[in-house]
Amino acid sequence: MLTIGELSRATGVKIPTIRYYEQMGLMAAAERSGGNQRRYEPQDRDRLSFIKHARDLGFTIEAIRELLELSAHPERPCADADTIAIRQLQIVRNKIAKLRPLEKELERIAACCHGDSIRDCYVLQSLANHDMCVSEH
Amino acid sequence: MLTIGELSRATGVKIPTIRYYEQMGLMAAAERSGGNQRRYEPQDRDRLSFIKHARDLGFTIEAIRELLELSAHPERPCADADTIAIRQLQIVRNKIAKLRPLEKELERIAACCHGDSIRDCYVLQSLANHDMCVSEH
DNA sequence: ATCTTTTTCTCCAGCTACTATAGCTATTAT
DNA sequence: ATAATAGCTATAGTAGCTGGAGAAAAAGAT
Repeated sequence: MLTIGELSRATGVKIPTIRYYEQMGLMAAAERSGGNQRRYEPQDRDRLSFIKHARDLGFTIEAIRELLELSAHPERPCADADTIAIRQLQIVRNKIAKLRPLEKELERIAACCHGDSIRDCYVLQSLANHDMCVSEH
Repeated sequence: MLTIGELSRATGVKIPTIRYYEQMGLMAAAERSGGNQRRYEPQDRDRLSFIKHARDLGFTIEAIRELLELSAHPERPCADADTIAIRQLQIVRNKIAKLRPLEKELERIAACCHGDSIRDCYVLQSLANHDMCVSEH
C-alpha cells in the first residue's frame, strides 16, 4: 500500500494533480486509511504512470479516458486505440505546422531591428503592419 | 467612427474579445454613443490590429502590454522591444523543440500497431511502458 | 410613426489542466 | 509525549478567451 506522497514520487505526478485525476474520474476513488487518508495499490501506480505518459505526449484528459476505457475491454478491436493515437499525432503535427511560420516570422522581426529608438523599431513596425510578413499566419 | 461590430470585422477580432481586451487594459475604454454603445476611432483599429498580430504570433497579453507601452514612448531605445521579440522567439522554439520528439513517438506508437484486439495493442502497451520510447519527453 | 430585425449592452458562468492557499487532522519519528 | 512531516477538504486562481441570458439601442422597412 502506498500513500499519496509515495505514489506521487513513484510517478512524478504532483499530489494535487492525483487528487484532481480522482475528481475527474481518471483514477478510481482510492481506499482510505482509518484517518481518511488515501492508500494505493501497485496497479494504481501503473495506471497513473499510463496517464502521465499520455499527458506528456499531449493527450487530453478526455482522450486518456477513452484509452483507459478501451484497455478495460481486451477483446475489443485495436483500431479504436489506433484512431485516438493518430488523432493525437495530427494535433501535434498541426501545432508544429503552425509554430514553424511563427518562428520564421519572429526570427525576421527580432533579427532585423537596427534602429536606435522605438520611433523606427522594426519589431513594432512589423507588428503594426501585417503586410511586412513573409508568410501567412 | 466605428461600431464594435465594424471594428470586429475590420480586424478579425471577435466582439467579446474586444471587450475583454478593454477589460484587460490593452484597449482604452472606448467612447460611448448616447445609448451607451462603444464607438471607435480609426487609430483604435490600428491598435487592435497590432494586438491581433502579436497574439497570432503567440505573444502573451502581458508582453503585448509591454510592447504597447514601449510604442507610446518613441524616444526610448529599441532594445527593449527587441528583447521581448527574442524572448517570444525562444518560447516558440522551445515549443517546437518539445513537440518534435512527441511527433516521433506518436508516429512510432500509431504506426506499429498490428495486433487485432486491445489485448495486444501496441498503442496501449507503449503508453503503459515508458521504456519502449525511443527518446526522452 | 411604427414595426421588425439586427446589434449591442452588462453580468456571469464555463472552458483546460492544473496549482495554490487556508485551516485542520493523521501519521511517524524521537 | 511531543515535534515534524504528510495528508485532508474546500475554494479560488491561472490564461485567454467564449458563450448565454435578458434588456436596450440602432437601423431598415412600411
